[in-house]
Amino acid sequence: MLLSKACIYGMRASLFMAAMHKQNRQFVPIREVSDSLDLSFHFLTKILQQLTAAGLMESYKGPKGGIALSRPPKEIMLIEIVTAIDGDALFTECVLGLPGCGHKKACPLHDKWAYTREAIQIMFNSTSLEELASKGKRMNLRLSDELTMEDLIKSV
Amino acid sequence: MLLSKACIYGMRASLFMAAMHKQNRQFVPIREVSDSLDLSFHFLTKILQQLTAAGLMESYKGPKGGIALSRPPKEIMLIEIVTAIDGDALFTECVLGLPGCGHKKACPLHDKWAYTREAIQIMFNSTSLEELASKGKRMNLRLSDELTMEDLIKSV
DNA sequence: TCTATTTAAGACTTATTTGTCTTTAATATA
DNA sequence: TATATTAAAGACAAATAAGTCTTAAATAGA
Repeated sequence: MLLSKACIYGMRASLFMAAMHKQNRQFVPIREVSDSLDLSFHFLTKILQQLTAAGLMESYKGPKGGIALSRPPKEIMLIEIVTAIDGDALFTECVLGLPGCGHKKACPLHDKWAYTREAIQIMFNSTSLEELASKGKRMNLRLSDELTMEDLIKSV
Repeated sequence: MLLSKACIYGMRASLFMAAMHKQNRQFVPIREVSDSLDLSFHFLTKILQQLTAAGLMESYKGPKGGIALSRPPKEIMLIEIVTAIDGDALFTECVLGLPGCGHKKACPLHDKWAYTREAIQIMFNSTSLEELASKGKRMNLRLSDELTMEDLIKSV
């Protein structure tokens, strides 16, 4: 699996927040996010804490509280979410798991993998939350098993 | 992590066997492989059973027994080892983990991911054990934390 | 036939990831 | 000030991955 479940859920939640942007709301309660995306509330809470710790989200306690993206969705790249939760091992480590594998001390697959993992990195590095949120709205794409982004925004 | 530990160890063992090819030996004992690569013998045994079940290796019990590649290294592609151990989820599943994500019922990242995962698939699909084994010997590359392919072949 | 060597099979343990639940702290509003 | 609502923190449980150990079955060679 490329990304951990925690990372996948964090990405979905971030995309949900990006889609909710411009809805004239400061903070969205985590419960609303977890219900909308059909994720465990407590598990999602822990994941979102990682994103707030990384400075990608802000949280506020109490009534009218919740979470919010700390920057406009256009300025948040997917790779920030990936590294905040899964770290950068995917983009730095040897595909055969050998410690210190690199140009000088390589495994036989190093060159090909270095090229491929850069393609993965570029995918996450060049894609913003805004890009996916607007594409998702425009093309009516999914963010959960059943519901599209428009469905989700309407339902809250 | 792209590949499971089991898959990584299975790949290293397969590359070791490819490097040992043409050494005038039918079967190489698993103990020799695990000692050479500094892997757990019992764990590696279970992994190799998956490769023999998949028809990639053959095994023989008793004295002079061990394992052997069932085809010449030139005819075994890395993807066969990956799919035998980790399955094909990496090449078929949604990066956001949504069931049934595809062209018709897509997530916002589907198009980019479909392209990137194909690059990963091509990497494994177009690389044979022979290619890596000969490259490893030629360039003195590593197959364990400390030892290169030549080291390993000489030491047995 | 007996013994040593080797893989096969599977029970078992440990570590990590995933998920649940309870309590605490902050805060808006009545 | 009292209450309801919300995130934070952390204990706990379940599921999965990773790794260990023992016994059984096959086989070569003495």
